Amino acid sequence: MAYCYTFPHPAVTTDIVVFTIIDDRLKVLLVERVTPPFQGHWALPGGFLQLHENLDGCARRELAEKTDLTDLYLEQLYTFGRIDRDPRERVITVAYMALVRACNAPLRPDSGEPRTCWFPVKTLPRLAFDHQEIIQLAHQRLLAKSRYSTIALQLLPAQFTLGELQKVYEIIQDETLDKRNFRKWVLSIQCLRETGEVRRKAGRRPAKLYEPQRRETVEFIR
Amino acid sequence: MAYCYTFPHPAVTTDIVVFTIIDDRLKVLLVERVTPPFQGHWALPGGFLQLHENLDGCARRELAEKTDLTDLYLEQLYTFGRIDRDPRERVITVAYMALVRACNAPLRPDSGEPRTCWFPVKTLPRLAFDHQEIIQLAHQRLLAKSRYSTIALQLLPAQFTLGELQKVYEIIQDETLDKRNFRKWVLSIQCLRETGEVRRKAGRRPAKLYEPQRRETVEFIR
DNA sequence: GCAAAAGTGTTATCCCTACACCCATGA
DNA sequence: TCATGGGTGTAGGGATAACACTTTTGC
Repeated sequence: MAYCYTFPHPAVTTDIVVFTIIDDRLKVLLVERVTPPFQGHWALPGGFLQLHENLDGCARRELAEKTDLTDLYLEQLYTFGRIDRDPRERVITVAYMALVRACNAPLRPDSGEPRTCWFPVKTLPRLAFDHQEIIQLAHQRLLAKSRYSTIALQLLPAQFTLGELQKVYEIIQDETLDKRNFRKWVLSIQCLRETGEVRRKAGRRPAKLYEPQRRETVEFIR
Repeated sequence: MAYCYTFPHPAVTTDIVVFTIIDDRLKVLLVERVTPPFQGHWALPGGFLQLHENLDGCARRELAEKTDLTDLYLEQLYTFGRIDRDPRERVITVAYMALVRACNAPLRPDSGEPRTCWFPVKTLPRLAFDHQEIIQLAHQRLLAKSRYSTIALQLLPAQFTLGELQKVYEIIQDETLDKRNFRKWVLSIQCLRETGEVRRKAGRRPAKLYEPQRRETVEFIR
């Protein structure tokens, strides 16, 4: 009990909702809890803030440690602080949303502890703490931002076809989109550039490859 | 030093950006600091989280204690946690935005300590901590939400004229609006109801009074 | 030649914007 | 009667939504 204060302090954690698209479905990364509370339940990756790191630094460190994910888009989501959300002590968690390109989403070898797994957003297991609520909010935010920002590009590799991009939007928004209107819209917002290359696939007409104008930034549109 | 932990804990505070409209200007409530650090500087109202209260409960308690404001609209804004944002110790602050109707915005009597004052958003004094940055973000959020929600109604009393409502939008958005287009828009979004009453003013045609359909809730539109 | 996705335009509708005059009142 | 804000409609332009066929390829 080496850390003492003149008034009570809560613990602070970050938890991260990492989305990716695998098998044409939106998935969330979960980690199996190996210690109480909620031992054996699935939970969001995350952990306690260290006093020498910033909040987003904590989120990135926890992801690197627990899931080996290092290069992803991260944004703060909301801070959850219900009094009884953790039975051990008062814990405030700053929740983040992250997006990772499917190709960069390898999972830790099965032997590794703790176990990690991608779950479809639509069929989540029973979750630890209030993590169900956090994921729901992140899902809403992703849906909303896909309509007025270039956030969806963070789910695709450096180069992609318009068909692949449309598929990402259809998965996020859970509805089919008109091909001609989608292409008109996405090309009109000045966020893409033709690479000059094509992707060839057996039995199909080759598709032009595109890349983001500014890969690292998520921009608001309209 | 009665509160001890096995690993270091940051302190957690809430800070609240309270907006109101006075003299046709958007104003923010500030409190003068009477103790170090930043003694004598102006700061946002706020303070340390107690372990038996929720985050928004903390915000409401601090407002009631420091400013006597009790009935207002409150929403979480963002969580700020830069390592060196407070020289005393590591402090994470969960920032809130609040809106109060001008008629409900009395100030604590001058004799009271600490001093509080409404400052125009456009001419803020030098602020303590990172409160300048917090206010800037809150201001952006208010502007954005005025365009796609009914948040602006929280700045008006129970009944108001369309002219008064338009004025609120013009102050928030810092631009003049077309009267006919504004009225068409605001009546089309189904958030207002005629009260049947009018407001009479000397030398003017009486204006119909309106009230929100659902006073307590902020709704998304479009 | 066939399956499978790539690629491409036009039309109708809705929404937003711009814009100017009369009305009701109290002094 | 005058000053002051209250109240009202229309027309044009731009964005959105609906909709179907041809192209290119590998097998």
